[in-house]
Amino acid sequence: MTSESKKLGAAKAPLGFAQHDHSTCMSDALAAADARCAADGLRFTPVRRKVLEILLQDHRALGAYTILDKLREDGFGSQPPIAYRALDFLVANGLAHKIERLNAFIACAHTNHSHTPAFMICRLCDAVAEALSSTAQGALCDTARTTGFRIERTVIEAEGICPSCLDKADA
Amino acid sequence: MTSESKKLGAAKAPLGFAQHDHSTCMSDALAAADARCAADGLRFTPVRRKVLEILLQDHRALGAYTILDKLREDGFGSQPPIAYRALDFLVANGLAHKIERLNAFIACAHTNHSHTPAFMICRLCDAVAEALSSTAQGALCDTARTTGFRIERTVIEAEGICPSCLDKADA
DNA sequence: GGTCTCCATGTGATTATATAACATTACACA
DNA sequence: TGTGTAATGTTATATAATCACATGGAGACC
Repeated sequence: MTSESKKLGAAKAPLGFAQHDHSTCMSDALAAADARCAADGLRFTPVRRKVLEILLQDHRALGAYTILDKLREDGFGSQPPIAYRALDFLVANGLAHKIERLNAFIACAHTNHSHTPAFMICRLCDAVAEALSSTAQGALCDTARTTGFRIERTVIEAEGICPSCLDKADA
Repeated sequence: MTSESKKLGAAKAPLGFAQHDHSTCMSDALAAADARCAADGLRFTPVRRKVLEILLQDHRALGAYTILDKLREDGFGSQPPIAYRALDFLVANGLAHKIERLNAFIACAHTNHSHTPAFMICRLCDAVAEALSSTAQGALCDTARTTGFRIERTVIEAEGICPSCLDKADA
């Protein structure tokens, strides 16, 4: 069961690979989401908000079924569509992202900035950092232009070892 | 059932988004794979070869279970591990790639060149083109360097509309 | 030639991820 | 207050991937 290992990390809460003030980061992100939804006429319903909270809590990629477990604990519905629909909403509106490589979801670290997200995934501790990288798609963009392909969405994910796991390995 | 739509495309065989001489492309790729395995002391067994042939036939991303169906037709085992093990081998040795966005697999279009593959996926016709793009990871590389993240593998996939589907849309 | 070992394959079962289909409820707004 | 639309609840099912263990086959070594 992979959800066990993922739950362990909740206490430390690395945002990306750095420690930070978690409570403000969480409330800031929720406030930003509130503002964003209000501005765009989107309905930030209880389930959707709860799912975003869950993602922000952990600051790591969570599988839909892990999220579903937490929803159940909090008295929400416990069938897959509940979680998937909320996740679809969050992803569609840029409040969360899907990490294709992990079949998992993570709260957006840069709400507001419209961006093409890129991720660095640590294969040892499962931490995921989101990079702001509108330029990372540069070369692909060129190929697409010469080919005549119209890009609508990009997935950019790097897998490797994060700084803190590298440190541990050295020690 | 998505496998139906995928099977339809076999006759036209677009490599990337362009038509081409399919029989030579296929035999060339198999020869390259033979050479590659011989050189590296890898065992290019019948199932592995068959799976590569299946992928080359279609020139599009195929799900593991679609591949499994074709293996069954050709008298190979029909349990999931058969397909997954062969696919693992091909992917591990650069003879095929996994398209994370589609949970599907495709034959490598550039065997020999060691490369960081990048893909363009048409969401209308499911065609997939592989771009040679060692540079596409440039910006991410920079972020990784300053962060101290060691990249081991990257996933770069663009989803959109291919040239020929764009043409159809115009007409 | 034996036989040991490693790697590959066969097989059944299970786990993990995601969606279909349809009923019901809540909300926005005329 | 009715009415249309979006969101949620619920059951069932589709799709993707892995586990665990048995079997077979090719090469290394004696």
